[in-house]
Amino acid sequence: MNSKTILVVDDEPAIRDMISTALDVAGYDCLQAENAQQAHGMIIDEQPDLVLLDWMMPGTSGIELIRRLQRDDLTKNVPVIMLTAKTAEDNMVQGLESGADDFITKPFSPRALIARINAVLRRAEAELPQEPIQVDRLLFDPISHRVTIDNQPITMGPTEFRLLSFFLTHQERVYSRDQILDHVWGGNVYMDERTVDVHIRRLRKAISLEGHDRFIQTVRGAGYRFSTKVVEE
Amino acid sequence: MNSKTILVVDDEPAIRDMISTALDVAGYDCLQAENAQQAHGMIIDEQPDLVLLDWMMPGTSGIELIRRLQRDDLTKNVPVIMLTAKTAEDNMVQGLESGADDFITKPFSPRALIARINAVLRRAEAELPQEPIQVDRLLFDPISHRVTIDNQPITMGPTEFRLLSFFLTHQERVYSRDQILDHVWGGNVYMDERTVDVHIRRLRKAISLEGHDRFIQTVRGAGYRFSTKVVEE
DNA sequence: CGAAGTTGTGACAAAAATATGACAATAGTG
DNA sequence: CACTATTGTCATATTTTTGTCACAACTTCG
Repeated sequence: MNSKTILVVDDEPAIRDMISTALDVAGYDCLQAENAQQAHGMIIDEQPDLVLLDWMMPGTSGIELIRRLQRDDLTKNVPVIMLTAKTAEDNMVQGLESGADDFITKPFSPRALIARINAVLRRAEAELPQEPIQVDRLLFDPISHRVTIDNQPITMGPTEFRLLSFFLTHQERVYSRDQILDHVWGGNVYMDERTVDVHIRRLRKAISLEGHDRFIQTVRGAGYRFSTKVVEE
Repeated sequence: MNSKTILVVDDEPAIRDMISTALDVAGYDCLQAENAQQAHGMIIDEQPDLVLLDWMMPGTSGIELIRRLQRDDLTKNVPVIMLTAKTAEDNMVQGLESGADDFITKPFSPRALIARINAVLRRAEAELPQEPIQVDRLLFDPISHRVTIDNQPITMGPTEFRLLSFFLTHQERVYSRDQILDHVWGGNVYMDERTVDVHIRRLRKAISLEGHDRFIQTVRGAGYRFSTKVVEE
C-alpha cells in the first residue's frame, strides 16, 4: 500500500515535529510548511492527500488559506483538518463553513489526531466504486448511475444513492448512525442522527421489491448493517 | 457515582503526591506504585481503570512494563498514559508503538493531566475488541456485531452483547456482580446487583445451544466467571 | 431435617430504540 | 419564475429491551 502524504502547516517547529512523529508512526509521509504562502505552493507542487492546518498563524490566517484553496481548481479537492486552540463554537462553524473537513482542538493526543486523519481520508476515498456491484438481484451501476432489480430500474434520491453505494462497499459490518452520517453526508455535518433512520427507511423502501428488504439490517443499540447473509425469522 | 481508579507509577514520591492530589480533586481514586514490579502486581490485584506511567524509572523502564502488560491477558485492556520528561522524537515513537494510549510531557499542569485522563477514559469506555474472538463453537465478531454458534446467528440484546464481550476479554477470572455492573453498565450506575443475575441468565440462554452452557460459571458467594475449561460434574 | 442465605426463572410494566408517515423548507430544473 | 423532487425534522406508532419483582430451586450449616 503506498502511503498517503500529509502536509502540516504550522508556524511552530515544535508542533510540526510532534505531529510529524505521530504521522510517521502511523505510516504517513509528512511534509511541512510554516506559513500559508509556502503551503499553497507545496500543495500545488506536491499534491498532498490531506492538509493539517493551524488556525492561528501570523500573516495569512488558516481560514484565508482555505478560501484560496477553494477558489483554486488545482487544490479544490484536498481535504483539510484545522488545528485550533479555541473551542468557541463560532470558530468551529466558521472553519467548517469555510470548507475544512474536520477540526481538532489543541491540545490533542496523537491518537486522536491519527484517528481524525484516518476518518477524513476514508471519507475522501469513499468515492463511488468504479465497477458495477451486483448482490442478489440488485445491480448497482456507478457508471450509468443506475440501480436496477431484475433489470427493473429503481429510482431514488441522491442521498439514498450515496447511502446504498456506501453500504455496498462496506458490507457485513455495523455502522453507527454517527459513522453513517460521516461517510454518506460528508463529514462536516451537524445533523440529527435520526435523519439516518429516515433515509434508511427510504432506501429500504426503494430496494425492496415484493415486500421484504433482507439487506439492510437493524442492529439495535449499534446501528445498521448491510448484509447478504440471510437471517431467518 | 462510583469513581474510577487510577494507578500512578513513578519513583519520585513528590510527583506521586502532586498527581494524587490532582486526581483527588477531579474525583478519581488513586493508587501509587514506585516501580514497575510493584505496579504490575497492583494492576492485577486492583484492576485500575487507567495507568499513569513514568517513562524514566530506575530498574525496569516504563516501556518494558507496557510490553509486559500487553503480553499479559489479564492486563491487556488497561489504558496507559506515559509521563515523560523528554520530548525527543524516538521516545514518542517508542511509546506510541509500544501501546501507550497517550503521553504527556513534564512539567505538566494538573489541569492538563486531568484533561488527558478524561479523554483516554472516554475513549476506552466505548471500545470493543477489534478482532473476532472464537471459543469453542462460539464466534464473537465485533465488526459485524454478530455472535454465532456453528454459523448459526444468535440474537441478544445490547446489554447481553456487552456482557459477552466483557467476559470474552476477561476469561478465567471471577468477577463480582459489582464489578460486572461497573464494566458492562459503564460505571456510575446505581442498580440492583441482582439485575446482573437476570442478564447472566439471558446470556446463558442465548449462547447455549442444545441445553448446556459450560462457559458462564457461578461462583457462589463471589460472582461469575467465564471459562472455557470444562468442569465435569 | 429445617432455617437462612444465594441463585435461577418466568412474568411484566416502564423505558428506550426504531419505524413510519406527514410536512415545510430547500435545491434543482426547465 | 413556477414546478417538481429532495431533504431534514417532527409527531406518532410499533417493537424491543430492560430492570425489578415474586417465587422456585438450590446450598450451606446448625
